[in-house]
Amino acid sequence: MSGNGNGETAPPARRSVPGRARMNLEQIARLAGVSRSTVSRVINDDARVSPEARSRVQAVIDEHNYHPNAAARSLASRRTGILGLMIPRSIEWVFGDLFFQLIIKSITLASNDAGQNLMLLMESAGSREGAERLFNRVVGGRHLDGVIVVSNVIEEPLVQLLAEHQFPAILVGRHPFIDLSFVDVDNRIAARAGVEHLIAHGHRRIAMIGGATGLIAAVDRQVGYHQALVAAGIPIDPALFRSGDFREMTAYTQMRALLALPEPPTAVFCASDAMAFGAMRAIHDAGLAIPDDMAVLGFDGIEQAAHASPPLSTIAQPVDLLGREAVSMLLRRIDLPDAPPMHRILPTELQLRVSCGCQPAPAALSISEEVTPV
Amino acid sequence: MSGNGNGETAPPARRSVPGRARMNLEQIARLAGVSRSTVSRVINDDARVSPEARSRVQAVIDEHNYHPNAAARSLASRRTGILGLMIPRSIEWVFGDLFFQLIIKSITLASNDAGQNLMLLMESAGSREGAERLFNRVVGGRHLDGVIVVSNVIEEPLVQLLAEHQFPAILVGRHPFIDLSFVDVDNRIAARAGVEHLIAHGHRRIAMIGGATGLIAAVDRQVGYHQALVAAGIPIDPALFRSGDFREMTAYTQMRALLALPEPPTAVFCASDAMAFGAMRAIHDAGLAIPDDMAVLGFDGIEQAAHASPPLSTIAQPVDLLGREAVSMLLRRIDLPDAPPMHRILPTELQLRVSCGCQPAPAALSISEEVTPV
DNA sequence: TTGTAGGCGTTATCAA
DNA sequence: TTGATAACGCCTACAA
Repeated sequence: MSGNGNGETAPPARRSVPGRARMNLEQIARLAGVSRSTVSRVINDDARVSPEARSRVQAVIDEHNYHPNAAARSLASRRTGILGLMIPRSIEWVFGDLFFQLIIKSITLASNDAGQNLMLLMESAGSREGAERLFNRVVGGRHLDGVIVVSNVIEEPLVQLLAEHQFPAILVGRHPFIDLSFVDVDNRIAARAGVEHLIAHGHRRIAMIGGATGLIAAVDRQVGYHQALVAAGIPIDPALFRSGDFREMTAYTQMRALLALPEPPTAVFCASDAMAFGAMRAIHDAGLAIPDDMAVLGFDGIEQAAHASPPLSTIAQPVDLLGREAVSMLLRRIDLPDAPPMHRILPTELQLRVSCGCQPAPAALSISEEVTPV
Repeated sequence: MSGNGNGETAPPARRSVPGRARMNLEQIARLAGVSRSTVSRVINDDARVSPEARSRVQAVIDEHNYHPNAAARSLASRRTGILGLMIPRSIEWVFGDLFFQLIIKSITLASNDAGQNLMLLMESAGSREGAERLFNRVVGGRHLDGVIVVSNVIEEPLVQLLAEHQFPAILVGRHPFIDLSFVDVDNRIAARAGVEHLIAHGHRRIAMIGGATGLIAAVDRQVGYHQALVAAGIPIDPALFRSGDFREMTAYTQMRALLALPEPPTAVFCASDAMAFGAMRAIHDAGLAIPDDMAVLGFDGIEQAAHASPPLSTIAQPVDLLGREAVSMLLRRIDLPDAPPMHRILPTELQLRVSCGCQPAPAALSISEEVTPV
């Protein structure tokens, strides 16, 4: 310990600050020959500072690698600069879903860009009491300014609390009955457009491997699939729908089952790209060709889709935009806490590549237009 | 200004607090007929409070659902009560690993229990500059008290910064050359013991499906596998080692390759349970029986292993303990910042079930004993 | 055991 | 454009 060894015997157990000593506004102000207020203005990009003063202050700040103390700031400004990222407990076994990771990453990115920090909110017990404890500590203690809920599951007690207390919150993915703001894509319309594309390729026996039951997005995609078939006058064969859980391996198994059908499908729509990969493997293993023997369409538009063999056609979600929107909507809501809930639907994109039967991908079709109801 | 609405015309755009009004120490103190200090003591479980005063104060606190303001607390106490949870960016494609989720969950749980909050640290660019920006903002701004790094990858710039600045940090999983504290299991010894168990069952041709290259744990497990073979005088056949990435699907493919070998193995050791599941499917699909035609041993000890068919024998990691230890080690380090780095190795457990050839699991063998070197 | 008073590092309000 | 000067809500010697 001790640290900067010089004379003296033992510096009275003072925390040996690593790099430079920790400074505060006062000291920076003194060194720059201005008042604390001016330094504060520089830090907060306030316009009312003369160029000279600003540069002088900035120089001192840089030189000493000064960073304002977060606690003091939020105490005075009543803003923590921290957003909560809520991951429902029950989501864990859907974790294998690559899209989930992407959305979390994009939210992280967007927060970083907005200069906000993210606090992970995961309730331990899934119980109402546990949720309340966490909620009280974190929200009651004014630890954060708002919350983003990822992949909301019905019945999540924390979401209920957010709504009840009208605490600033944004859901990524719509919720059937809780009145909170959300960003989402129109899963139903997107799925329908995708299946219609398969129909346009001449397919009549189109199978679907669905997403995890209980997730709203999964239900919506299934509905879109049905609607497309019905609209095209194609009779619905229940044997052609197999439910999955967004994981690759499950889809592999389900695809094998589909292939073993007396009258197998000629095309399959998977509720996620990860599942599409599993299905493709099963098709390959069965010695069949994609798309000639079996067309495949995915959902999500993760990067790997483009590099699959053959390249996977898919319905792309605007992941980055979803994350960015979630953050900016939340920030807006924090500033205007009394505004009514906002719902924002972002457009998906049908990325046509080889697996659906389109040759080396010509263009990309935009499906659902951007709408802002409510 | 104004504030507590009385006469006046329209309360000047004052934020409509949802439930009850927000209170502070002062008000609680007044209501309880004591001083702020006493209330503070009650909040912080200070012994120097008379039972009467305590209960009186507590009653007022409960009645008004009072929660101390985090910012004010940390400003005064110089503790934020926030721990950073660092997830290396490059980890994303290992995300499919169920164990990763478990460890994150256990850390979350442990923090909750310790009354600490978790801030998610994920650097966007993977660049040194990006890392420094994040580091400066978060650590420089005194946003958190310490950091836990999950599944550390070599080359992660943030880890380097933590070490350079001697900021309180704990790695979950050892790091080859960075001098920071860590908790881990002894992957080498555990793997070796597992493979030795397979050998004890009479197997000589034992295959391994390894973990993601680049992860230290994966390398260690492979080394353990080799050592067991060598020690038993079994010649090493390179064809029997296939590298995986901790994901189920990959293991499925690799297992098929192993089965297609001119001289297939009679047992397979998988570097993760998720991969063991994939291997088991491949074995089943090939019409073979487990463990009669092929014995299988996993690693991790996730819950699903016990419910697989047949129940999967596996080397269990003490996930919950790992998380709890990480948190408590970090808390200790925060209190004693000048103590030297600590390394803690937790014991694994060989859970013997059906898949390795043991009948309905008799007992459990503890492998590596708890050691505390350095 | 209790209370008093000063301080933690910023922001924000007013004057100047 | 600048600078005093209050807050902000809590912790912590120190005194009683």
